[in-house]
Amino acid sequence: MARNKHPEETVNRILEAAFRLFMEKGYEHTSIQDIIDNLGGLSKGAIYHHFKSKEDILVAVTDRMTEESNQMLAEIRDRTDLSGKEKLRTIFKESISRPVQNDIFTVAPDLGNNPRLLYSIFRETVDEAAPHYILPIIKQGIADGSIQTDYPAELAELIILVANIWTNPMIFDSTPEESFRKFMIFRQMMQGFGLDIVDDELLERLQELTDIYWENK
Amino acid sequence: MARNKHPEETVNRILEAAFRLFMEKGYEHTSIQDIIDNLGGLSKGAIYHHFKSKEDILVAVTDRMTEESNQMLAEIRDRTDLSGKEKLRTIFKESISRPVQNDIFTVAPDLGNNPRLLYSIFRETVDEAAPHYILPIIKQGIADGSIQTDYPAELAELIILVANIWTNPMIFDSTPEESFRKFMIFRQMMQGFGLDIVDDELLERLQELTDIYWENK
DNA sequence: TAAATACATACCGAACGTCGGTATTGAAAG
DNA sequence: CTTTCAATACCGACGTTCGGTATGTATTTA
Repeated sequence: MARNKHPEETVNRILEAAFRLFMEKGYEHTSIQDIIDNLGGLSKGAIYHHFKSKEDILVAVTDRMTEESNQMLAEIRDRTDLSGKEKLRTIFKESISRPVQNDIFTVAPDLGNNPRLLYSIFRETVDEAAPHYILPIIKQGIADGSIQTDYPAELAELIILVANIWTNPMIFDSTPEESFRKFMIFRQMMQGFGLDIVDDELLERLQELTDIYWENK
Repeated sequence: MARNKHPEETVNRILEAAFRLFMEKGYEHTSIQDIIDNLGGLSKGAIYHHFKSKEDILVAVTDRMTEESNQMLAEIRDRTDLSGKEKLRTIFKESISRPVQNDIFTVAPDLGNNPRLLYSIFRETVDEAAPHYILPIIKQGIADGSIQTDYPAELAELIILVANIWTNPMIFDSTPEESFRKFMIFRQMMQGFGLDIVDDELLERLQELTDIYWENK
């Protein structure tokens, strides 16, 4: 394989192949050789030139996965026309209305049997999403009076974990019916925190996504 | 090593060594050879005589970890003198009042950096604890009127996940202060579901355990 | 005494990561 | 514009680790 003038293209090729394989076969059952075979023409040396370890590739893959999501979160977080509570509502709406979601859901990965990838998403959620995106919004909500809690950081973490992980059919392998019930419990939980932000429209879209996922399994 | 007349003792020795190493070094960074070296005198053949794979050892280790906990859950579940809600209250009280808890907490394992073990605990919680122990109690609570929900299975899963995993300082590596706030959020969540079962006494004991854990880190 | 069981040991193959080497690029120097 | 040279992209064989197996041996049990 000839040398590429734009190495980031090579990096992208590696990440795309790795992403697909990690999803299909799981991180632990994907070998470096598998990745090499699946991107046609590159060598092991090339991969280890761009990444220092297999684990490093996993981190990069999950970063890529959450990148656009985090972009959206940042935009909403930095808006000035919404209260904290409204921002939360907007986030849940936005996060499921993006067409990208359809793509990921049609890949239909079995994250429930993919411990390492799941763990990576989990860490990303706890270490990045919760403190950097949700927490500032909760704090704003406390300041503007739209959210009441004495423990903003912990509330932020719990909400995003339940929303992103627990209700995620790709992780828990829930049927559409089970997913629907989870959404209902999630809504009830949010209401318990005084956050009445899950409406029927949101529920419908959630069901759509779950159905898409289920059809592609 | 001479052959043991009571093979279950050998199995126990293997599991104890494996448990300790999995906790200290993590599952992935513990080799079979490490286990052999740490139980003095046994060979690889012995291990693979009693366990069919390394993964199999992990499963056995987590089973052992949750065994006595599940025993307690079963006893409370099968009592006839308590309402569903009272059973839940009793479970939370019992699960933290056992001296065994102190032991585990003094091991001070870093489960937050132990993807495979964490995943194994996670699966055990979702596949065993929630449906077989918590769910029947919730259902009883619905029948006797002490618990109200339309989605018992999902409520059971959420409660036990939040209680066992999220508030667990061994997993999330929370400081005593962070843990306290998590307990408060957990209490609030339970109240939101009409389950006012976390009282001050429980909170105090939880703090004790967290402090013990923190001192031994 | 024969079968089953508890262990030992030598060995296999897969997979991660390394390392010496090659080819290409871009930029500075002449 | 050409030459030089260092940085970079990439190659692929090899070392090592590690999970797992095959086979052998001693002991228990029926």
